[in-house]
Amino acid sequence: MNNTSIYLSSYGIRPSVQRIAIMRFLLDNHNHPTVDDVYDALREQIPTLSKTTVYNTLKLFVDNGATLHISIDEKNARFDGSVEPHTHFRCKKCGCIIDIPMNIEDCLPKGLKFDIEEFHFYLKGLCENCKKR
Amino acid sequence: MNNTSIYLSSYGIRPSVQRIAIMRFLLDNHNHPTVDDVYDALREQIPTLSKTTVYNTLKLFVDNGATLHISIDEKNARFDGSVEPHTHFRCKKCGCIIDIPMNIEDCLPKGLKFDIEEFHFYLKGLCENCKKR
DNA sequence: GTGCTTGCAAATCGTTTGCAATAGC
DNA sequence: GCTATTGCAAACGATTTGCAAGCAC
Repeated sequence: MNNTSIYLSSYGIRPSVQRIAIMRFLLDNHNHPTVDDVYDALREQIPTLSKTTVYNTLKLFVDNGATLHISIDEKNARFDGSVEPHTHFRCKKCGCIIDIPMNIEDCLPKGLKFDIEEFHFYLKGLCENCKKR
Repeated sequence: MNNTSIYLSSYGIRPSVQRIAIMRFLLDNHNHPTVDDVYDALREQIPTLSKTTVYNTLKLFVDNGATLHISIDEKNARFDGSVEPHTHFRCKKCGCIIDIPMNIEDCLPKGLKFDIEEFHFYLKGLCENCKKR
């Protein structure tokens, strides 16, 4: 029983070789990978891995609150192992995605009549490098 | 030259029968329609309308800043004729989408090193009706 | 051996592309 | 007549589904 197994279990997710590898990848790489990014990165380690499993596993993680599904990139779904609410910035030129710490709760209008369960805050523009050019 | 033509022209978009109809539909229906919603609603009015034209036209509107592309619904792209920055709430049960006025500029952390050009703020949870049940 | 998990292949479906027909100045 | 716009049909590509094989307790 390793750390990642315990981590998965704490979200009610049964560990398996594939699930542990995918979660470890998410926790080690905070670069908001796509399904293909995860698949390509783990194929070497787990040659039999199928893309279906990556899809299923990421969906399982999201449904259990262990992973965030990020839709800042209209082309592909992206995933984030940090589940603390934070904001994402995406450069319209180079496509880089940067985390921005932000106290989202403070921003919300008071007295909303809804139960808010998820926040997805996205900013788009030019990153520091791209804006110089 | 009607109002909608003038409105389109103010965004540098040449008016056409299809473009006017689509923009009028967006301005009259603030319910965040999908491509299919727009297509289905206008087919009666313009029987020869093609879905490709709806796609092309909405893309043209978005590229020219006349329409917002909303990605709160991971299944389909949605569009909003109100281009003032505001927040969207989506009910996870009934799927309704509600506009929330919000001063987004005030929320941003100060001293960001990026040029921010777009804001997309999404909230998800249960709407007033659904949370009662 | 029973139920959960995986992975292949095929299907699905939103969206884009190529290109010929059409409309507007 | 020339250029921009439209619309059909086909292509594309991300994601989902069906189902049989594999794995774990």
